[in-house]
Amino acid sequence: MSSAAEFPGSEAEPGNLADRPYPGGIPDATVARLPVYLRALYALAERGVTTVASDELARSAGVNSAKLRKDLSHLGSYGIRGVGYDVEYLVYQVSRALGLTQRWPVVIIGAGNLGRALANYGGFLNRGFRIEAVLDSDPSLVGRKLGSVIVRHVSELEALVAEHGIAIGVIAVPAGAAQAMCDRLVATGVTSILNFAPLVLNVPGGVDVRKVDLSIELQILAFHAQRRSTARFVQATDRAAAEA
Amino acid sequence: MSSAAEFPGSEAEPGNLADRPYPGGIPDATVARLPVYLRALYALAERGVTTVASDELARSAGVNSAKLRKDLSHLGSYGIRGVGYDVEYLVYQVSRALGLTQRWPVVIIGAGNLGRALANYGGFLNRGFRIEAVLDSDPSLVGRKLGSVIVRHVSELEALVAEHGIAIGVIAVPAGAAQAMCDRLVATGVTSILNFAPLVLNVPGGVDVRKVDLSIELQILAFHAQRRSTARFVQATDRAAAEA
DNA sequence: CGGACTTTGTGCATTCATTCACAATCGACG
DNA sequence: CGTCGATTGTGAATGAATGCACAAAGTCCG
Repeated sequence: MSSAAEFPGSEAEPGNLADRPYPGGIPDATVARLPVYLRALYALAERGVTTVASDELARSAGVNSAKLRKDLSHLGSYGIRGVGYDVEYLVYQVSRALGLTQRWPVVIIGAGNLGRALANYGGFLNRGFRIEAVLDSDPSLVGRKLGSVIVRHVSELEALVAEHGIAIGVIAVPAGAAQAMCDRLVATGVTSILNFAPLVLNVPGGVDVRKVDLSIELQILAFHAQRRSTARFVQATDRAAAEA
Repeated sequence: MSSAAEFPGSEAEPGNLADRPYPGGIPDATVARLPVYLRALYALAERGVTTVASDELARSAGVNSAKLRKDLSHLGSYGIRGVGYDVEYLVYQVSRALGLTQRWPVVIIGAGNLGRALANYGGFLNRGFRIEAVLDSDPSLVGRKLGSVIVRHVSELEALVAEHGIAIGVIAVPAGAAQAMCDRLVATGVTSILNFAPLVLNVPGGVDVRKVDLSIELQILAFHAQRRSTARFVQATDRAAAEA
């Protein structure tokens, strides 16, 4: 383990990430899994584990171990053959790859149930993110305390973005208000947006929008559930047909 | 997702499941996009649009039109050349493919902010799903009304699953309680689980678990945001180096 | 009825992702 | 110091997904 000897002076200042960290870039599929690995690593660290083999880490992340190793190999060569990976060091390296060695200032728009759930999400948001403000258009919510911040009125959006140098906006408002909020975020210069509203946002090029949809996964579950019961049915009829 | 190997004979031979309903099955990537199309179609229908071309539908779903057409072609041939797709009919066909022509009985475990957000999600959950119960372990929440159901104590889980024939369980409890709730769901025979807790659930084969993670997408955003700023920096240093 | 125009559905080439399988490399131990 | 068992990192094989480009198939209009 023992510190980042191979990347001297790269962590302190954000601007100092000069040495192109990841030569050919990291595949999207890998990036999408890194947070899962990171979480599994934190869990291991909390259990006092200091070293882990790809096999075990893969199991706790729910992936195949070859995939895990290939994913990690895109970040560099941080394992020790015959031993495994140093948990603490790997936490650092994965965090660095994801850009979580700095804390990104975030604004959450919408203090409904979802906004509140996020503001209280604690654990993971606190590593790598700082919720600078939670906004809502409902005056009766303004002034209420959520997590560690106080709900402000949505009219303050532009001022707060400028004041805190907000880099990431989270949209947790009803679908009807989402596009307008998105437009305002973009107009103020925010280029990373996380959308919880159930619609596709329209943004100019250069803006990165990702979405989290509470119902899509449920619908995918329904698909598989249906497939299973259909399979049972087909199997039964086939058996019946075979007996006839 | 872990749903292979459970119904031997149906998956093994292509000829078995093969014909009805969807020859050769629908690719996972397509299934994941169907809910997005469905939503776009509902939005069009509400605006009074009766017919839509792949180009326009693709735009409102945020995908490439060739991909949209190929996706839809897996469900059947429901378009009219020279015209487009009938919105209402396509809504039906996509719903059918996803298994949303029936309403799946769902139980939500956890009546915190997230559970509440789900119970009030209304719109989409009402098409294809029926929330039969919301459970919590906190006695002070029991009896409260959420959406259209009353919060019950989590000790009633098994009885409610049996009574309502629950097919899908949603886990919206803190990470520490999630695995235990999952085990209880599985023990009662629930084979479709949607997990909002930030950990990887352990389930026996034949159980389909999907997860929605509020923080993973945020971490992916951070990655891209970092990449952008690093790119700017590298670009600047390269220019400076070229001048020297 | 025929030709111009529109849009679907899909074969094909290409890119991206997964998985296998094993040589290279490490720590441990006698 | 050499051998042994363990584990990584990665070439190569396979499989999945994407996007292009166009023939097939429809509408519409004169």
